[in-house]
Amino acid sequence: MKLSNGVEWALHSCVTLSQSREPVPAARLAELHGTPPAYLAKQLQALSRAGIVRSTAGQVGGYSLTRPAAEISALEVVRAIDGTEPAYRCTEIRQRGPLALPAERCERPCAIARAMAAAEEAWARALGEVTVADLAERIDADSGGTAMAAVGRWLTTTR
Amino acid sequence: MKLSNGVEWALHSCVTLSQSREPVPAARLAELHGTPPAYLAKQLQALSRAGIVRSTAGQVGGYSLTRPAAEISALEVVRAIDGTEPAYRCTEIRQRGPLALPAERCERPCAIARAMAAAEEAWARALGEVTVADLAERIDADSGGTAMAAVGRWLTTTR
DNA sequence: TAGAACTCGGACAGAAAATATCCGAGATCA
DNA sequence: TGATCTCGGATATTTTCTGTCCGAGTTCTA
Ligand code: SF4
Ligand code: SF4
Repeated sequence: MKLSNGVEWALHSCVTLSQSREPVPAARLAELHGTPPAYLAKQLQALSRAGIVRSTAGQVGGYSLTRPAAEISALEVVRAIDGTEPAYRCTEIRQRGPLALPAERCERPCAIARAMAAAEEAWARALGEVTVADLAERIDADSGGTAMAAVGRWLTTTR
Repeated sequence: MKLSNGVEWALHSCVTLSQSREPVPAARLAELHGTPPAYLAKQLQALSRAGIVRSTAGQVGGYSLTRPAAEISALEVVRAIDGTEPAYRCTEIRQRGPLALPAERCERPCAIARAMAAAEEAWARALGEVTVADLAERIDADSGGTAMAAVGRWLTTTR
């Protein structure tokens, strides 16, 4: 089980965007995070498709959040980058081999698939209860209340 | 986030092995599940390395569980196949870029990594509470109490 | 006791996915 | 009107996963 690496950058980008009301270009976010600029742009495009960020073209364009950070859950961001399909995909191997069950008795997923789905649901629930605003607040608290202000300052000053 | 496909085969194999006290060769399990024999063998080797199954060489050899099925959790099987490293791996990008934090302030993982770890812990807990014996019992109940007996019969008769 | 047959085990290619990158379409401002 | 800056999807490269193969070791048989 491996989670795409771009998820981390997307979460950081959302936290950063919550500190600026004006659009921020992808290149600026890449410089701040020290990531490949073109690849980060790809992740932001995925966020745009999911309706989490809005893109503005032109000279003063860039990306900005479409909703208040308190209304964006971490689960939404992860799903936007990594996809919505579940990690455990049933191949229905119980319908193959010498003891294959008839398709009529395979209407509901079997016990193994149910247990896996329940575990993923617990994971999704834990992630859905955390918002981007929560993350920004906690990161700020960890740094003694200076980190988020510094980010906002850097975004506006270094044009 | 994608879970290795062999996890499904490994879980099925463990459930099947719980129905037979004598060792079962990998080729037999592959025939029963309709999977590539050589690749299933690879997964069983991983289970062997993790101490979940024991391998017996020779003419009547094969794989058998090392413990009662009630003492093997689904989490152990998943970890044996998919690895133990967490799905979300922190790259510590807060230590890069123009606003890099000094390493001394990065002793504990940041809020984003903590939230991700908590979600994965919820997933692991849900999976750790299910044993292979539970899975076998539920599959048997779904089929009206005939499936596990049929598997045990097939394993012994078709030699 | 020697032989044969069957088993597992790790080393070897092929395919799929993720990573990283590029240049064109479109919009904004001077 | 023109130039400049932005996003967007189409394009290579690398890594991971999937699938396969043959040799080492063990057990049973004659
Ligand atoms: S539904 Fe259950 S029995 Fe069927 S393939 Fe999936 S895990 Fe196996
Ligand atoms: S998620 Fe947190 S710990 Fe990981 S790189 Fe970002 S700031 Fe650092």
